[in-house]
Amino acid sequence: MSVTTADAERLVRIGEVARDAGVSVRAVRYYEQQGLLTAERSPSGQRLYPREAGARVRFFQQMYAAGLTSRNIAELLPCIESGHTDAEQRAMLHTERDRIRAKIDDLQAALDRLDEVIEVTASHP
Amino acid sequence: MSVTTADAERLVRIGEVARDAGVSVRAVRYYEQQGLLTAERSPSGQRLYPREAGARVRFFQQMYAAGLTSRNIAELLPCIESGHTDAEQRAMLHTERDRIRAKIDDLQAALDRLDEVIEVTASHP
DNA sequence: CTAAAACCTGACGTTGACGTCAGGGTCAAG
DNA sequence: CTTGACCCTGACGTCAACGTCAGGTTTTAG
Repeated sequence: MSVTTADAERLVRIGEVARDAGVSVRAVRYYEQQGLLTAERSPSGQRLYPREAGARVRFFQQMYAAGLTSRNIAELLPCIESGHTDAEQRAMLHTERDRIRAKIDDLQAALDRLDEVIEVTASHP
Repeated sequence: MSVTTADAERLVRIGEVARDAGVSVRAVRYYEQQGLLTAERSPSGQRLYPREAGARVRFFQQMYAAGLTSRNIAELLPCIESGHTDAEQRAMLHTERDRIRAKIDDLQAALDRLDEVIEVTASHP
């Protein structure tokens, strides 16, 4: 059993990646289009991904949920993969971090407002 | 100085409401279209709002920021104004509350992920 | 009185992350 | 061998909260 054969056996098709990450097949293709994901191709043209692709896609979802755009994530990836950043990238990271922090505070405030409403209407049924 | 005159003097036009709330005039018209806001009309057809309209719009913004839709907010308003809720409304309130809580947790997780990246890339410049 | 600022009603345009449909290959199972 | 699950590439559709433009009336400042 050669190494290359073992490697090939670890490749999965797009459907499995999607199921693994809990997103649609269309979404995975979209991520590729946005430059977030690359895939080998089988002789017949089918996309082949390493197993980690699922986790990678879940990471995308996490960033999307935090309000990052595909472009933001694309800029973020080189930082993660190289473990190295230039000034511009560091600025971007801090900008996004601060944006998320602000958003958390906004959400917390909204939550408090809603809890107020819930409390008031609970005592006045 | 009659009461009605004094009331009339407290009415403001759409531009002031917008500035007060930090949104566009277009947005305020949109909120009316969504049934979130009603306005009297001057003889010439211009919208006239009570002063509290600004605060009301800021409340909308806060809810929008929390991910509520116009429809959600519209359902929410009667609860606030009447201080009374039926079962369906209470369910809605709790659903939205839980959604926001979950979103805060998601954001916190994303923030931690980003801080990881920032820390790693800071020590590997 | 006049010009600028503010307002009005449509109605089409924008953005992002996909959904969905059309039309057609591919591949293990029976 | 054919059926059904899965895959491919376009390319148009969606949804929400507005932006923006057109074409016209009203209000306000000087």
